[in-house]
Amino acid sequence: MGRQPCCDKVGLKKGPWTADEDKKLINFILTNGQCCWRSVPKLAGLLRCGKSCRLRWINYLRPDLKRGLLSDDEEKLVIHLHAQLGNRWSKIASHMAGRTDNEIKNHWNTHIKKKLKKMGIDPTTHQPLPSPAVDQPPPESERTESKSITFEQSTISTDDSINDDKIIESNDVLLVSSSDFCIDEIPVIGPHEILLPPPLPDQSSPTTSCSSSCSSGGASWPNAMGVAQSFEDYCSEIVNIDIWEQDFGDVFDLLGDYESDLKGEDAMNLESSWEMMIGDDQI
DNA sequence: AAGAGCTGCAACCGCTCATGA
DNA sequence: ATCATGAGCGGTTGCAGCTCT
Repeated sequence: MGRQPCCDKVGLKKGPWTADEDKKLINFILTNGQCCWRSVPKLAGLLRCGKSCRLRWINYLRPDLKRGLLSDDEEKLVIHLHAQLGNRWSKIASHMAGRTDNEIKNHWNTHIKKKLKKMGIDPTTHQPLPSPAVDQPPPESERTESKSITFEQSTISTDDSINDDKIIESNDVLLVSSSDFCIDEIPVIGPHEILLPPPLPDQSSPTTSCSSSCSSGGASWPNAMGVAQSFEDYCSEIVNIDIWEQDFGDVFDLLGDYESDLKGEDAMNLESSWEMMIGDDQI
């Protein structure tokens, strides 16, 4: 006997959810909690399959969801996590409170992929794309051996012998480079220098808030040395991450702190989210 | 102004995997 | 061992809104 389909498709509604359907689902889950999705549509009075209800709840109706585009900080975090986890969107989403795997996947496919490709970075491997993908390589006369830092060359030891002067040199290269990102100019960084998301919005650091960075237009992110850098520069550093996989325990510990902060922030917004969604009288 | 083409996002589909009865 | 179920995933579709010509 084969597996029973998740729902009887005859007579079930498909396509966009209406406000009335949303309200029914919200009210049901508020009253009963999340349980046995298969029975949810029947009990909630919805002509939807359980899977559709679950997706609608997880991807859209959950009160702890953030709305709107991913902030620059979140985008950075997605790239960080994708470099380590690959296309495991749910794992990535689990590190980003208020965001869903579907949302992150969509954002990755529509925004981040393009950005990385434009910068000559393979979004799948986070490695430089083969040279033909890089637009208009500079003339031979303009290339210098010393400037080129390949990934093979970047495979350096992870001890503390990384010379700060060298990093400054690399940063200098970046500073003098044009706005067109060149993978040959990636600075070498150590695991202790891997960038973490800037502090979340809080009372003590208002300038790092999402809204401020988003509204400012050209957001800049501090590198390991606290120097403001562009998105391109930032990405040029993170593509080196997998070189030091063994050192990522500390990084993920810190990412965990980041997640905790997000949760705290979201908790504050929880009630207002519900109010907006279903009205004060139903809370 | 209008139609075509493009873009981004919500939603769906079909599949695998994990888990518990 | 088998089956039902939910979770998760990659791929895809449909549509509204935007941009281009």
